[in-house]
Amino acid sequence: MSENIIGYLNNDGNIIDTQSAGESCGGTAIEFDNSSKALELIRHSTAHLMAQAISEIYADAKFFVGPVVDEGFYYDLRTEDKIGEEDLKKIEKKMKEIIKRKYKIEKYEISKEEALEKFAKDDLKQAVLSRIPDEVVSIYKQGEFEDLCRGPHVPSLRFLHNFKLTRVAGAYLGGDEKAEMLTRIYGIAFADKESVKAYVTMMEEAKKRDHRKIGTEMELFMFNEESGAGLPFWMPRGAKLRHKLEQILHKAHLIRGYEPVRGPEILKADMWRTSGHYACYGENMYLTTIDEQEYGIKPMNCIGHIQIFKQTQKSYRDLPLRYYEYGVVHRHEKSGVLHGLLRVREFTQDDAHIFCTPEQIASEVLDVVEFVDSVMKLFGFEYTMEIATKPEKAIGEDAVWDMATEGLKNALEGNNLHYTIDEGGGAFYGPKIDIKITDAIGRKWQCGTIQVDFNLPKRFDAEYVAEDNTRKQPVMIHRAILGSFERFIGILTEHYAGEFPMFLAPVQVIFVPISAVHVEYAKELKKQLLLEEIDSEVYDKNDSLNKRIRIAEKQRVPYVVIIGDEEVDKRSVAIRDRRKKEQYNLNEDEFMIQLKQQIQEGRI
RNA sequence: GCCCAUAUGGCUCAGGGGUAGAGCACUUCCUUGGUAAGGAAGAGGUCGUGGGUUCAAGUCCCACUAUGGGCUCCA
Repeated sequence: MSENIIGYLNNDGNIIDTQSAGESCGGTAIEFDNSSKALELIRHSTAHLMAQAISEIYADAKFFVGPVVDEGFYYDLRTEDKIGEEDLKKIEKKMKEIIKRKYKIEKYEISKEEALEKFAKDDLKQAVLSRIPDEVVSIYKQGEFEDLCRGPHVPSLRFLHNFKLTRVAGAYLGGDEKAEMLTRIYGIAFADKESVKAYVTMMEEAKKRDHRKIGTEMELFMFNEESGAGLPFWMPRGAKLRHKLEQILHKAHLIRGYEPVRGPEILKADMWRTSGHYACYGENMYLTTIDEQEYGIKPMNCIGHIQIFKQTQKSYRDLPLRYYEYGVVHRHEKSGVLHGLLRVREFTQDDAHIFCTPEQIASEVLDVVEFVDSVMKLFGFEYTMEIATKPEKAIGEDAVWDMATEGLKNALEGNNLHYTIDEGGGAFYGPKIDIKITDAIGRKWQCGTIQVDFNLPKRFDAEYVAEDNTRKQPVMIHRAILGSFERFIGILTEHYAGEFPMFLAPVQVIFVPISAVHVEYAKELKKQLLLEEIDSEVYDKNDSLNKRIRIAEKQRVPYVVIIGDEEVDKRSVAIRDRRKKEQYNLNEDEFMIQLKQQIQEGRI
């Protein structure tokens, strides 16, 4: 057996470790490197090593499960002592120490019965065993440390030198909110030291892009303890950025045949009872009383749009009818899940409801998918799609759900669009396609969503007059492209690291007059830009020229424009383009044309 | 909501039982400079809030609020 082989890959794509394979294994060898299969082995074994270290430090430690996940591994455990971030170093040190003992990792099998007896005093292992259907279970052993585990593992501890424990967190036993909270420790491991270093550097770089940090630095948005958690404030620069995004999208909607509408922020509670929100979504809603009547602050915009639909009589000729609104909604999110702009309690959705016939669903869904794609392309986002099916709390019959879910699948499959399934993740009134994009440190967030709904039109008796002069019920497609302005701008901020493209930048041009006599011309230019809806600032503070250029450059403004004698004389501008790292002069007209062109790039 | 951690001037952070410090930002003055920090002076904090321990609490303990990392849930 080669020194560098840590396992084998059989024909089914499963990893067989050297302990299980014996000497005569037909599979392909897995070498000790950073391939995904090798990492799976390394990380799984590192999780065990960590458990061994923890058990030596915390004698009472009991372990639940320790799997490999997308980014590294974790182990869930329980101790009397509290383990904090500080303790990770201590555990790492112990892990290094254990490696030096040069243990081999050995495997043996026992019956489930024997295992139940062996771990009789360990309730967490009992819990693990209760989830295993097999009659024979395997135990992995390194030195004194033994753990119930199906494997696979590397042959010995010497393959586990390069790791880092990354964080401590709480995790419910088995992911069940009602169950006990265990301590979870996350870590990462690679085949070589350089990769660990590269990983750490990457995480640090990603943290620099954190929208909360950049948002504070650039004065885009803020939160305020006295005002309440999860309630964002938009500062002038953030509001300018948001306004530009709103305008780009406004046009994009009109071009695609949407019509703007707007409903009230609060509606009588009975409305929410009719819709099913009160029963199915009530715990997320804020309620209030006005003149002894109960009202609900809207968590969604659909009810308002249905009322607008119903206000005038509709013909089949009116369909599909596409209403859109930048709808402000409030949802009670649990305090622990709030996260910068990415998870808040008040946010604005780019929401639309398409009223159509069942026959029109497929083409409408596709149009929306194309709309989503053009928005994501404009910003250069990679995204994934997920079809979410009927949740536990839901309204409507199964047959209707099946029909709607099939409709979504067909729309995507018919156009060769890849998707995954989120079982039970749908809205209470219908299945949906969720569009997910990834933040700076790899967390996935739901943004856009497309939901097919046969239920609400029925509950509210929405109808149209069909060709044969009968009354029929329209289907509703709920959809959002950005999802919410808050979340989308949060992700945009990380995506661009605050260096927004010209068509989005909160401040698009910053003028630096060389001395006081040049300020007037700069202000004149600023006014001209405003007429073209371009935001600029004149940086005329009493600082040295060098300092003002330095500060201006650090603002993440697309154009830094220097104005001196020469520029005033010739009515020109001296541009420092920080994207292209170039300096050049343009006359006033050329400058305006160039800026306008770049604004056009934001069209979709 | 649950587990763990954190909370010191506008921002970033140091200090660690004997009544507060730095850098940036801010104010005023000098400097009027052609491409990444010119100089000087000054103002600003009941150390998140409320209790407790102590002769004495930013510092130790408890609760609350907010924030961070996760779990669970969602745009």
